[in-house]
Amino acid sequence: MGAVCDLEPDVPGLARACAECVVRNRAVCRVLSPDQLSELARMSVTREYRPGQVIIGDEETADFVATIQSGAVKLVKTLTDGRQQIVGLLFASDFLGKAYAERWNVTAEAATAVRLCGFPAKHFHEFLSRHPALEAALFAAMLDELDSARDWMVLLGRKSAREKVATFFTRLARRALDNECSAGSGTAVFELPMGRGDIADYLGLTIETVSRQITALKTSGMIRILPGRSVMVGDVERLARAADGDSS
Amino acid sequence: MGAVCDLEPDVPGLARACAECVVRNRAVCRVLSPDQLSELARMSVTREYRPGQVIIGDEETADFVATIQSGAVKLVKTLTDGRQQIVGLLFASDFLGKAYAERWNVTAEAATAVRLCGFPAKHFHEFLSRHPALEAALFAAMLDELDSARDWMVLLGRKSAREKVATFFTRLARRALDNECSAGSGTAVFELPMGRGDIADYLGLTIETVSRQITALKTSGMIRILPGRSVMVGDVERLARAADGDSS
DNA sequence: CGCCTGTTTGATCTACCTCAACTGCTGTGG
DNA sequence: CCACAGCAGTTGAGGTAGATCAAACAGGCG
Repeated sequence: MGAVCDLEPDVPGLARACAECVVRNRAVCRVLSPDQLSELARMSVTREYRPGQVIIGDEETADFVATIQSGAVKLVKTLTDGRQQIVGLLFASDFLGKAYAERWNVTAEAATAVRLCGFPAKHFHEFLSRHPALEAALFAAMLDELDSARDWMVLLGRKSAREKVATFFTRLARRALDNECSAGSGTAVFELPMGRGDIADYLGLTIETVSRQITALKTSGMIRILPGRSVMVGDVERLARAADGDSS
Repeated sequence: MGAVCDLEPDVPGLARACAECVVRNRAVCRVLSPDQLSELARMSVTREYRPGQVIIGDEETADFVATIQSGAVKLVKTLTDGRQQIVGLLFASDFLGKAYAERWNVTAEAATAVRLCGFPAKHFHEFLSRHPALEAALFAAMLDELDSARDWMVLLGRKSAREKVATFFTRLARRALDNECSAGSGTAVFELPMGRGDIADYLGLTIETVSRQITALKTSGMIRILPGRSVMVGDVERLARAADGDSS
């Protein structure tokens, strides 16, 4: 999982779209050779979405898959009476869409502005069957998703509101540190990829509780809210401790 | 996903262990030919566990994978302070163990008495690489697990205690109906695969709340508790409605 | 019979939800 | 330029579902 700054300067023979792609060395397509990449690039289509826009609906058959180039995508499940739960959050370089699955039973929605590098499902599958390395990469990505889904189950089932919010911020902070290559200064700054409502749906809480817990973290000096939707975490490890029930 | 009663009477050339295997037409190995099955069978080892016994510990490297022949296996995650959450429940014919993953970061524990058909991870991976059909089956199984993990996230994050318990019983009831081939009579009888404590850890509740909700369902006539750990659900669809917030 | 473990039932307590009002921001129109 | 919606977020007051603490109640088993 190389960080953004690992980007090699120039790879000869690379398709133009991919040469300019910010996520090409982190997304699943990193395992492909320049030739293979060119072939894949030929069937790719860039798609853009505004915040809140539905990318793949609940009951639709997923007729395309994609790599996220920028932005955040939320995977939402809704109960008949309107309650909803965000069951996954995908960021730049993550893969969106189930290879092999017939039905897509969550709604994928743009949390921020999103740019996708999309492929028609049919062609992609055909391509996949000829490239075991890509298949393996997808498999691995799937396993990671399963893993984080299970981590999230612990959060939803067993953590307090405080711990939930702290966990969420810790994850975002760690992600920011990884991407910025700011070698472990312990201080992270990142932008919240969504509003209070979505955070609540992600953490299994209400808007009000999320808001209160954020101000509580603010008051205890663990986070600082910057203008816009940015957050500064002074000591990520301290926040991480709060996220796991350390009551100090 | 054929039910148990689909078992074909006799397949010539089948390895003895597999010929007797109750789950051979439901487990991932169903996609193999008799010859391939024999090869796989040669490296298999039957393992047995008592309820509560740890099958694969949290920090261990998973050096073997397995198909569950009978019993129920729970996948548990534990917080540093002892709180725990069951993040998966596996039954007969389910696959246990992450193909490809280096580290297994949940604890797999026998919920009931369990019999496994196990394979050394190393040999299994080698075998896997030569049999794409099996690989695809595993991939599909993985996707199913991801799907149910996400369903469970909705339950943990958004459902009331009543709905949680009703959902749990509905799932067991549906499973029982599938296996018994009792063509949609709507009435299911099944055995609880675990005690109140484990149910609580599965649903993100306490023992007491689980107990109270069970008696509530009993009083409202949706379930009946039979001697032992058996449960009878008169009208599975009615229970399913209660599981999704239908307040009647 | 009495012990042990698992379950039920009861009485209280509290974390989080609910309902409601208020703040601050951003854009729109007079 | 200010008035004023309209929306996202915060803050407050009170209610409640579920947790916690505690005790009674099984059923198996020596």
